[in-house]
Amino acid sequence: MNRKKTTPITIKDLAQELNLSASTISRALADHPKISQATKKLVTDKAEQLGFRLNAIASSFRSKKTKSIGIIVPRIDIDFHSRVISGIEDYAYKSGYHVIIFQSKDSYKMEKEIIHNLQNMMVEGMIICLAMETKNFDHLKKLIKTKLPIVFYDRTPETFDTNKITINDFESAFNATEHLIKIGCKNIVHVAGNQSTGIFRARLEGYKAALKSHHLPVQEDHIYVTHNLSYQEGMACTEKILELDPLPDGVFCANDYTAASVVQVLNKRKIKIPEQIAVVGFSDYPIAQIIVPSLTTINDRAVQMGEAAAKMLIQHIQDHDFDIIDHQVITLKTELIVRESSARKT
Amino acid sequence: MNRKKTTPITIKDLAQELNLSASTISRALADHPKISQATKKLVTDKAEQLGFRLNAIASSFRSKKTKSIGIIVPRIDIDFHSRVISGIEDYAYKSGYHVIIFQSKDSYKMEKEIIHNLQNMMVEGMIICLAMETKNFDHLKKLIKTKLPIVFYDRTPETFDTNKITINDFESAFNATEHLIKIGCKNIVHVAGNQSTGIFRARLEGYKAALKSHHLPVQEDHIYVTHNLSYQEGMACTEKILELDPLPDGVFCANDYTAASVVQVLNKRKIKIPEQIAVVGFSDYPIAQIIVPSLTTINDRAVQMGEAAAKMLIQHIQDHDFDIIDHQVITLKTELIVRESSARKT
DNA sequence: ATATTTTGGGCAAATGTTTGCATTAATAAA
DNA sequence: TTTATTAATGCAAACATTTGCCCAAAATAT
Repeated sequence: MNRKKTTPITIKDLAQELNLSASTISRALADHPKISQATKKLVTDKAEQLGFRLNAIASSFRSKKTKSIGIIVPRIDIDFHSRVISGIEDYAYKSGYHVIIFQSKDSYKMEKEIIHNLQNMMVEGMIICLAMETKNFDHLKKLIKTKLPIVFYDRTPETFDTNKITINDFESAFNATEHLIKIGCKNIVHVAGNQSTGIFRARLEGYKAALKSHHLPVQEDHIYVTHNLSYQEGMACTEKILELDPLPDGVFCANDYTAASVVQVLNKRKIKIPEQIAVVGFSDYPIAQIIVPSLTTINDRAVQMGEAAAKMLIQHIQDHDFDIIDHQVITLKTELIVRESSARKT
Repeated sequence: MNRKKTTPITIKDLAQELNLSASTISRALADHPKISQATKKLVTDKAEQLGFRLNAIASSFRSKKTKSIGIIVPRIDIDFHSRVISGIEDYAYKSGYHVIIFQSKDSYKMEKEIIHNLQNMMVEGMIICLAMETKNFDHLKKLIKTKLPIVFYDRTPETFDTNKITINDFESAFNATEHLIKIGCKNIVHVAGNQSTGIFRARLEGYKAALKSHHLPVQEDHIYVTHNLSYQEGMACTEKILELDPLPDGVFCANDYTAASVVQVLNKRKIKIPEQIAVVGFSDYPIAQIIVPSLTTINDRAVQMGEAAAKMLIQHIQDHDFDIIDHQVITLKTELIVRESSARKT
């Protein structure tokens, strides 16, 4: 009949019960080598029996280790980011870390605020995908100066070098475009993303480079720059594309939403894909497999990117061999997935 | 030239600098009414100047408030869940809480383990969507007995009452089916989800009830139960459906992936949608708008569900008027979104 | 038998903040 | 002027755990 209120039991209670010191309990629980197996068992059994829970806050407070990492993404409910987060959480969990997630909503102000809060929370590191609005990187530089391990992915700071995981957007776009050329396209247009973002600039450059390397002309009126690569924007673009004379014979889109919209509009106009116009997207979203014809696209390795980011971060947190590393860049291989929308013509 | 190492400055440092006591600093920072505006400004300015950060861990340790809530979802990279999480994070952030997210991967073992960890972490509440594997609810009952506020969503415990946010799956399915009936379908099949999960049973029941209420026969061979409502399973189902004689004139699917697969297979077979067979899905995934014909479906209010869950949870955490509430159930209105796949026949 | 090492634990400090209560200063009432 | 009141701040304890250092006993070596 424990009548002594319902206050949670602490390490001291255990100590008292077992006639041991608090330090021994602490060490036993932490599987410290200096504690005998016998006492360890005694302790864990008693802990179990009494329903003891180690107060993680007190523990963090004393040890200065929170075992938590902060994640900042523009939004969680975007396929790409939710997959990256999934990869991060997976790896982090296996390594004994948990993730605290925030959405910047692409707002610079939010981003700064969140970073500030995360520092107060004493996360041991952060994984960040920059807000679209972020053009000034001072807050990030300051953050990095604090020596807190940070890893960026996808949208990364452009004015200085830092830890990051990206895919080779240039090369991926190059490959995608070259693929179109190899199946016989000679007049390829590109639906591009917001040019204030590095990765979309890189994709555009990759497109151009592929054309040049195959001695095809780069025509400015074949480049359609969108604001956010939405499905709706893609539709509008396609309408404009269809006014071209002659019609292009290939379209490379900077993401799968716009590519899907191109496919749909062409279908509606009874333009044969890929015979008349071949289409290639980017990111391998679920729709890519579902639309008809299915979409050739680039596997952007979202989950792996998350895992790689978590791995890099946790290495920097734990392994002091990494202390002398100024910054580390990992570029993931992408993969061209050829589907019906660019199945070899003829 | 601060040479005294790089140890973070504390409230005491501030106190010393300003010739005040630590308690005053603490109160000033917390905007306590008993502190004069003048000193508050003094303190915040100095804090700013010195780059002071309030140690949130120490604060939590002392105050017993972590301002954190735990979220357990089967997986983050599923449209529905990522949208729910987005809604939760949004509301939580506005209320001064942050979210710690875990994926159970639909594993019962993981779910238990995560709950255990979250309790140690002293989150102030949890929002949970049960793992598919979870059939035994003892760990949840025990959890709830601790008085920690918990809110479930989507997949919720079935053997006892508790706080939860759901949509009315039965009614939604009823409406979807009735919609098909109203546009003239008389021979409707249902692609159902895993019947070990309550929401999918409810959708099946809603389907049946709609048929009955319109004096249409409920035929067991018109019900196709899948394991996880994947796109692939949907394809297989559709093949079987097409062996029916006579062909059905309507299909109601328990999610949009299977509905999309139905649409695609029918397209391939040159079966006109909706003229020959009308199709209705569930959840309003992005594909629903993109496939051709676009998909009639049910808006499942994922984001709102997240917001509602967060709101309910935070109320239970903060407002002691809620202490006398044994449990609270909120059922969200859904919405039938009529698109081309069930545009009135004829 | 003594000296030395190993093994298993205990002591007590330290961590940064919050908070109930006490105290002082300032103002108002008598 | 004295007293009561209010406003603003200080004191010190408490929070649960970890960890460097110390110590006793047991085991091993000499």
